[in-house]
Amino acid sequence: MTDRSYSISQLASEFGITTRTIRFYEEKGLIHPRRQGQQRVYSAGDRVRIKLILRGKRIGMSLQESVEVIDLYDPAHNNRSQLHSLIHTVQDKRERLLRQKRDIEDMLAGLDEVQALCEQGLENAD
Amino acid sequence: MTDRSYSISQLASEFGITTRTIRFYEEKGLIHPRRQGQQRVYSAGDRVRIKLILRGKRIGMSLQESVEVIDLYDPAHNNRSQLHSLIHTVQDKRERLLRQKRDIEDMLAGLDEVQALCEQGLENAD
DNA sequence: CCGGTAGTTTACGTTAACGTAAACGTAGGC
DNA sequence: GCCTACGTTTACGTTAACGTAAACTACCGG
Repeated sequence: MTDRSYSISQLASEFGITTRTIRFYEEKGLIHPRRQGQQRVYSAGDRVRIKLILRGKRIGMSLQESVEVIDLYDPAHNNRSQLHSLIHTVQDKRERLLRQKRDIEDMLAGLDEVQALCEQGLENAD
Repeated sequence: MTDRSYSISQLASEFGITTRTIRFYEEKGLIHPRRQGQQRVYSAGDRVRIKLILRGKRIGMSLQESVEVIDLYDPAHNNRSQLHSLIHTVQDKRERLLRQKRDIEDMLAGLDEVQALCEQGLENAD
């Protein structure tokens, strides 16, 4: 189904990043595209990984952190001994995210105030 | 009222950062503590600025971005000609924040799934 | 007087996340 | 056959946000 493949520049332009960035992610072991000759060929899975990495970046995560989160989905960690520590990791991530969410909501509330002051300022200046 | 003052190490330990970091913020023009002799003395206002800078950092803003947001509250920008562009800036920040919020909520939903899988995995392993 | 604690300045070092340039291969179009 | 577009590797450069070390000042208790 989702067995489409992409070139490096397709993905770059889709996500608004450079090819250098994509190669850099590979260099750091974040993605592993296959090759046709010497050219990189990206799968739908590769594409999603990049998308998730960029989502992580938007909320201030480092590349490593993003990958850490992405790899939580990876069923490789599903050996019994690690399940508890995985749950702990998830809980930790969740708490950080919840604080971030509060921080954002606080900041949004602040912006509301600023905007109200602005509009008020524009009004009594007729 | 809130005319308390703080030493650099007080603030550092309160916020869990180093004195170097606080001096660095000053070096970058983010805060302007007054001096008693050669020692820095921080006001309640200085303290709040640092707090807000750190909030910005938590949600992935650069120091400059944080200060930009903080300075929106500064009534210095309240000259008529700038009010419209200020509203535009606020709107832009708001949109970014809302997307970040969605990103976070998506990621939280992902964590929920992972956790469910974990607990399920622990169950049928009795 | 001496040691310890907190503060200061100056300056070089470090890490992450790419940017940028050089130098080259390859396939398609005219 | 040559240009152009797209791809490749290698390597040095850059910016942000501090860390770290050196070398110094000021005060306080014993």
